[in-house]
Amino acid sequence: MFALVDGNNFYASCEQVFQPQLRKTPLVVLSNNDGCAIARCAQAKALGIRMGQPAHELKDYISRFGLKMRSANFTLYGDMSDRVVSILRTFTPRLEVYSIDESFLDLSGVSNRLELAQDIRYTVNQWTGIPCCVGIGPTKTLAKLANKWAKKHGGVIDASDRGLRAEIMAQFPVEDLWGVGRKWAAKLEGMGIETAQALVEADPALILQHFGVVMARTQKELQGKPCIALEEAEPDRKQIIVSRSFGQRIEDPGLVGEAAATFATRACEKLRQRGLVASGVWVFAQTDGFRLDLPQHYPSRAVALPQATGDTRLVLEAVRGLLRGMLRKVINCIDSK
DNA sequence: TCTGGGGTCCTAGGACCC
DNA sequence: TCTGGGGTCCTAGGACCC
Repeated sequence: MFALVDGNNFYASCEQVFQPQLRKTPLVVLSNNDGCAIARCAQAKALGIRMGQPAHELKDYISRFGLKMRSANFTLYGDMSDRVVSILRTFTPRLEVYSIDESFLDLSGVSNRLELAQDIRYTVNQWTGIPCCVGIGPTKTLAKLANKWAKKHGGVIDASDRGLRAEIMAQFPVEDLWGVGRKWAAKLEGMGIETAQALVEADPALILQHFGVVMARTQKELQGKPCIALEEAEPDRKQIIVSRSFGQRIEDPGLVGEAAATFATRACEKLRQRGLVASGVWVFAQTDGFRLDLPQHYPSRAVALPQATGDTRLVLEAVRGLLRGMLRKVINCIDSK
């Protein structure tokens, strides 16, 4: 049995904890470069502000609705996340930190689950100021479903109760399921499968054939058969990426090189922090995909290092080598147009 | 008409997650 | 003028090997 504890509007809630004047107004947290909204408080959501909506489209909301915008402070959110997790650990040591604002708890053997969930919710909020919701289910996918439902239905849902679960699943859109994104939701709906309940009842062979093993697993999990285990230890990263969009259009390849060197340096820091070494280096660049009127380029190059390393100098050397071939090609391509 | 049959590795692309 | 930054896994196809 699993519980999923999820901080509500996590980044926005973190800002509100430290800036009480933000608690009564619509608030969005912006991405790097202040480009777009990556978190919205409840009031901002109620205004119809979308996840990922460009900041420049929100200017109007400032004067019309008193919208506040804040640049993201990921260090702060990381610290708050650690505090929440340490509180959760006082309830059970069997815990998986799934993301910065979500943890799965193993509730096997717990009989008074609903009571425990209420207690967790109350304690996290009292000690950190972060509001959260708790969903309970016999599989991780069902705990996710319960958690999503809890957000609009009282903050805590125990979907291990079969009656309640059936009631929720009959109304639960497939597009809101964990493991079903936009593309697959559209395809499922095209096949007449619109709710979690409909997916549970669909022919497993058909699901496997049209969507593959991942969706087949989701279907089983929805049936209450666990396929995804709790991962208490965080696995080592297989790749570490540092990338940024440029705030404005740039034409000087030298700037791309400088940026790549900065990102590679940062990536090596992250690598060493985790006690890892890199066996290869990958560099990519992209032209502005929003400029539909211009030709697009997505050059990338990868190279295996002769010996795995965390040494910034060696990685930088590799990056420079990759960039030489990569950018020359793009520049020639642009020049020939 | 019929073209061997596997295995492994690599890459690219597509789907998903937060 | 202005549109994020990370990650994972799966699949298909080609190269290469025996």
